[in-house]
Amino acid sequence: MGKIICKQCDFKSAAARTLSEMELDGLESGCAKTNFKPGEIIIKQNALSTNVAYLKSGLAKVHFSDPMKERIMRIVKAPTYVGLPSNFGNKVNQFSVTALENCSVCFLDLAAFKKFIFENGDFAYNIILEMSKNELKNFHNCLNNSQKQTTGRIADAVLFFYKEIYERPAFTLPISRHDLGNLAGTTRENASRVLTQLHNEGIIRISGKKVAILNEKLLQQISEKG
Amino acid sequence: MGKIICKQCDFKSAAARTLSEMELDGLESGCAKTNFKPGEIIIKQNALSTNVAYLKSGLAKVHFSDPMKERIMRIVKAPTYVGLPSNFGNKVNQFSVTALENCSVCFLDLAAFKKFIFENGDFAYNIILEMSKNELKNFHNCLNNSQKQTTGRIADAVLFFYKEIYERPAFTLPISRHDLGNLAGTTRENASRVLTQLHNEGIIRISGKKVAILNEKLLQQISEKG
DNA sequence: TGCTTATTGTGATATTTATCACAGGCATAA
DNA sequence: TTATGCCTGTGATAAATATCACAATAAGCA
Repeated sequence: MGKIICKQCDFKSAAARTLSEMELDGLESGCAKTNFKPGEIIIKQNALSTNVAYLKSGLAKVHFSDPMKERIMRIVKAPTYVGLPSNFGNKVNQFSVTALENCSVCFLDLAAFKKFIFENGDFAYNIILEMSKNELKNFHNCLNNSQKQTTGRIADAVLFFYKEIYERPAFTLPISRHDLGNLAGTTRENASRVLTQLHNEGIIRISGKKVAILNEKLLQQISEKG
Repeated sequence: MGKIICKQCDFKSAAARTLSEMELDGLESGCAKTNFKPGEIIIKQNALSTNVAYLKSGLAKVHFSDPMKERIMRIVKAPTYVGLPSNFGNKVNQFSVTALENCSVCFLDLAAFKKFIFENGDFAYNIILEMSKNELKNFHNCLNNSQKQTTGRIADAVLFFYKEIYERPAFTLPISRHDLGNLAGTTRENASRVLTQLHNEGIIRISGKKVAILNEKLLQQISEKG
């Protein structure tokens, strides 16, 4: 693994782009870059959140992992910070984050990060911006899950992978049926059933984990109506 | 309504307490204090969010108000900011906020608020702290609602009013059965049924909107298990 | 006061969803 | 190869929940 040079990093967050060369040197000294393979745990629930995690590249799932009630909250795609609310709102991580693809993550020193907030208003503002947008996403996500029924939520998830993650109408699901069901708040059986149903209606084409959106408009309608 | 003097305000937020006298003068010049009666709309969904709202006193409900899918997201109690994520993450309010009791709200100039974030790191940090805590609350809230069944969610709501809002075991519900159901993600009928069931089991005492917690431990168990 | 409207409780029924059961597919490792 | 452990699809059934229907009460208001 090569030396980390934050100054020359091409994946800087909006906040980090406001930092001066000197500040970036400071960031670098407390920064550890780590790579993760699919299935590896990036952030472990209930561990002390002493570092800010910045997902530089890759795809990961954010999930609440209690023995009895595992639940995938959302899928996150680089570049993004993960777990900022835990960093600031609590001493321990409120959830786990697990890699779905190869991920490259920078763990930043929390104290240095706080220092930037105190000393660089532009940096602080950009963090507030990112947190605000994330919260609104969660808000709508939560709303959707509580108001739609299973078919609509699975349609939602498929559209999410299409629009937010892969940005093209044909892709390979990065998760199993079990996890897809969990993400949509249902069981693997129902997730599977809904996918075949949408397939049979010609709205999507499913082959294993490969998905192709055939009738986006209709899928959108299903997502919205129920 | 008397003159607003932010400097002498006894209800300052943690963030506002970091401001200097001069800064408080600046806050004051762009501040409008308004009182609301129960049922009055404090923040209107889809309106431009040009002001930061600070709930100085009172109780309010945060709800998504689409014609077809009304949903109460949470109940907020002063003192707290409401709608910060909309202020920063979007130009329009993503939800409505409606007073449940008499509420006193300060509407602050967004530009001045942003200026403090840029110029006063302590202020910015406190805002990040409040946003982080709120997000974690929402996170757990969302998780609960998706994993418990109706009885547990209603028990949850009752405990919420007890612990977070009134802080005593006997209180008067500030909302109708319809709204209680909506808050807990169910119908008014089921909300009503669960309350009578808990009443018959001697766990709570219900009389109209008056609630008394008789067996907190058991209620807690119901909230956790189901 | 009487009228109108909102709120509430409760039973019966329909709908939705989870659970259970089972079989085939597919990968990995002994 | 066989054995093992996931993952998957699908039907049958059970459980949870929403919807509908109706009555009673409470609250607002002219």
